[in-house]
Amino acid sequence: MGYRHSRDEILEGALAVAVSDSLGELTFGRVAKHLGVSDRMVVYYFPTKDDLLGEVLLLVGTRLMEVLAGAFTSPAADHRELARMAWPILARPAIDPWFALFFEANGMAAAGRVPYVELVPQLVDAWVGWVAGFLTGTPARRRAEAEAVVALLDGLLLLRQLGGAATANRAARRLGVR
Amino acid sequence: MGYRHSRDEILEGALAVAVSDSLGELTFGRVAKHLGVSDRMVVYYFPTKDDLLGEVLLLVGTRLMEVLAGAFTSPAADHRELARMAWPILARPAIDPWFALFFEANGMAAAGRVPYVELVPQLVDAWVGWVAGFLTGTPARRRAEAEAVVALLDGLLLLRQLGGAATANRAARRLGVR
DNA sequence: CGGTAGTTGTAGTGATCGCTACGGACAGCG
DNA sequence: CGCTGTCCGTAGCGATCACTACAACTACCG
Repeated sequence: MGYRHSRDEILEGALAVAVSDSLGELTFGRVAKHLGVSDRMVVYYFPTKDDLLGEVLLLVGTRLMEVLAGAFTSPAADHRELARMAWPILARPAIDPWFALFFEANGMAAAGRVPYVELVPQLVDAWVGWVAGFLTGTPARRRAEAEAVVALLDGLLLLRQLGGAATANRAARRLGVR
Repeated sequence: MGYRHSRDEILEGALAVAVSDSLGELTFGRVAKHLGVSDRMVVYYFPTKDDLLGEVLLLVGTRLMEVLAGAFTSPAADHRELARMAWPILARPAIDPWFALFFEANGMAAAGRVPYVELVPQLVDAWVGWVAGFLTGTPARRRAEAEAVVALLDGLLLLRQLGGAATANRAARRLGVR
C-alpha cells in the first residue's frame, strides 16, 4: 500500500495503448512510455506478455458488455427482437474502440495466439450466458436464442466494420434486425 | 526466364507459412527458410512487407471463393436459402485454414494494419458481388440479399470458430440456416 | 531503529524484425 | 567474347522485442 504505482494503473495504461494503437502493438515498452515509467514497472506486475494481454482482453470484454447493457432495456422473446434493440448501438457512425479490439482478439484467437485460445471458450460462454439473461422462456431456449443473437450481431458488426454503415444497414434490414 | 526461383514460388511459400503458422508470423525470414533460400530472394520480389502481405491476402480470398463455389450449386431466391447451401461446408469438423486466415485478416483490418485497410473495402465489394451472382431477382435485391448472406455466414462462422460446432449449429437452426 | 518485504530504476541480454549495400553469378544479345 | 540487365547470396544495419540481473529505495513491523 501507499506505493506510487498500482497494478490497476498499469492495466488501465495498457488498455489505453490497445485502444489508441492496437492489441498487436501492445508491448511493455509502449505501456511504460505511455505512463512515464520504466519497462520494469510493467513487467513487475505482469511478468509475461501473455499476462498483460490476457487481463486487457478481460477488460475489453467487460467494457463491451457495459456498452450493450445500455441497449438491452427490457426482456425480449427471441433473437430477432433482442438484436433489434442492440443494432442502434452497433450501427452508429462512431464505432466504439472496443469493437475493433474485439475483432482483433478474434483474429488472434483464430491464429492460435495465446492467451486468446485459452480464454476465448470461457469468454464466449460467459457472453452467451449474459445475453441469455435478457431473454424469456425456458433456460435451453434462452441459451439457443442467445447464441443466435451473438452470431447475428457478430456478422452484422463485422460487415459494418469492413463494408461500411450503408452495407450493414441493408443487410440488417434483410435479416429483420431493423 | 529460366532462373531458379519464380515469384509465384515465393508467393506460394508465403501462403504456406501463413497457413501453417499465421499471418502475424509471416516474415521474410520465415518464408525464406521455408523455401530454403535467402531472405534477399523474398525481398527481391516483394520489396516491402506490405507487398507480400497484400498478395497473400488476395490469394486467401480466391481460395475462399473456390471453397464456397463448390457449395453454391444452384441459384437461390433469398439469403436464407443460399446460406443453407453453404452451411455444411462451414460446419464440417475440420475447418479450412482459409477461414482462420480470413478472421485474422479481419482483425488486422480492424486494428488499422496496412495493407488490409486499403484492400478490404474492395475485397468486401468483390465478395458481395460474387455472392450476388448466385441469387435471383433484380440487381438491387440480389445485392442486398448477398450482403445479408455475408453477414449471416460471417457471424455463424465466427461463432463456430470460437464457440465450437455444437454452439454454432444451434444458432444456425435458430437463424433458419439449418 | 533495525530488519524485511515489497517496489522501482539502470542497464543490458540475445533474439528477431524489416530492410539495404554490395558484389558476384548468370542469361541473353550484339 | 564482352556487355548489360536480371537474379541472388553474404553480411550487416538500426530498431524493437520480451525478459532479466542487480542494486537501491521505500514502507511497514517489531
